[in-house]
Amino acid sequence: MIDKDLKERIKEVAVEHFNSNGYHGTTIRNIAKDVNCSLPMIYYYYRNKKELFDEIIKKEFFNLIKRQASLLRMDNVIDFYTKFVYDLNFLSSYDKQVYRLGIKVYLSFDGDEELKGLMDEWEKTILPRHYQILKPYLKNVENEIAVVRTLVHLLETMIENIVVKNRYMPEKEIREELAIVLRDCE
Amino acid sequence: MIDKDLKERIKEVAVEHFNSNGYHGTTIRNIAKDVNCSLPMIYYYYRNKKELFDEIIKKEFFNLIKRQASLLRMDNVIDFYTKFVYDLNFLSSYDKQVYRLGIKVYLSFDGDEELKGLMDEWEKTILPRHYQILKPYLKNVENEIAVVRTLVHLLETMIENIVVKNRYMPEKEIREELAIVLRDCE
DNA sequence: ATATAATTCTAACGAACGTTAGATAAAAGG
DNA sequence: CCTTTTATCTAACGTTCGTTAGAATTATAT
Repeated sequence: MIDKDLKERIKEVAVEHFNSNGYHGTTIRNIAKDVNCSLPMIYYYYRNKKELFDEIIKKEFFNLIKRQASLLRMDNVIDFYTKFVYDLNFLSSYDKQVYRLGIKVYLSFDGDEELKGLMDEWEKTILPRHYQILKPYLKNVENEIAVVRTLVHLLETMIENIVVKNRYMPEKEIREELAIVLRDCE
Repeated sequence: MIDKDLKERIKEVAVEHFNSNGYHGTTIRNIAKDVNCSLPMIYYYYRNKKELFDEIIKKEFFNLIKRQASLLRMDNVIDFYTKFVYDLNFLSSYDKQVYRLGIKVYLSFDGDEELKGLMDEWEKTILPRHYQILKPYLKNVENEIAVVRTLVHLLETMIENIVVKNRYMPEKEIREELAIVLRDCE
């Protein structure tokens, strides 16, 4: 068999389907067809449809954003955030789709209450984390918290642009927008 | 009959269901149950499920955002945008859900290619419109276009916060964030 | 009052869904 | 080589879905 691990391939195809058609619009039969395996094979590796969806969010998505968050290093704070956003353009198609699916759940457009709860937990950590990052650079800034909040909001839209709408954002545009919000930093 | 127009009530319930469960997760039977009418009545007023969904986006959503866009008057540009966003907090539950559903389609999380096309058309008008609004106030601003783009991005996140995540945003927070982006205006 | 049109219903059709039973084939272990 | 485990399949079950046929009821108009 030249195939990658079948379980892995099922998950990859499932990501595509959940992304394009949502949880309810995705059928196990269609996944099986695209994976080129029989329908019960999916039940061989995953207890049911919900477990398949949950594994994508719980493992793949949260791994991805933790991986992304760990990339945060900096000297110049604008350089740093620019690179952070710009690099999203070059995520693998799989990672982008996992990210997109996660945002869909984050916005309560899919998934169940349990997954939404996990998202809310994660969300609570966002602002403090960026505040920690920015703190040393916010000396001559008036309303620190507002700047951090605005930055986070701006990041959210840019991430959505690249990952959800699947648009390429040039580095110049990213830098320009970040510079407007962070102009008094450092 | 004390009821509101049945056709209207069907649409209202449909908005709730499409919002909570997505297009594929919504069933005509459940809508009928909540409307308290028999299942074929829905087919009496709407050709099929898709036409019902389409009418919500094409009529309700686009009417709503045109109504919102027409509210744009101004003296102080920050006051003006602050009010624009802040008032979203007080949209009726129905309007909020229509708005939310529209954003879901806008992000390609639901709906078909045709509806997405309409969204893309609308999206193209957003930047020029705000540029027109801001132009008189952008005299002493360096990179005009970048400011307008950043503003539009920030508006997008705040709208999403209020309408999609259904969070209340206090006027103070809205004003603070807008002031950071628009601080050199006028 | 009666005929016509507008609403509403019960009942069902065929298709597609999630899921499982149970058989078969392939691989691994002794 | 035989046994046991792992991987895969065909076929089906019961449910629910979108949709429609066709009858019953109500309102409107003549």
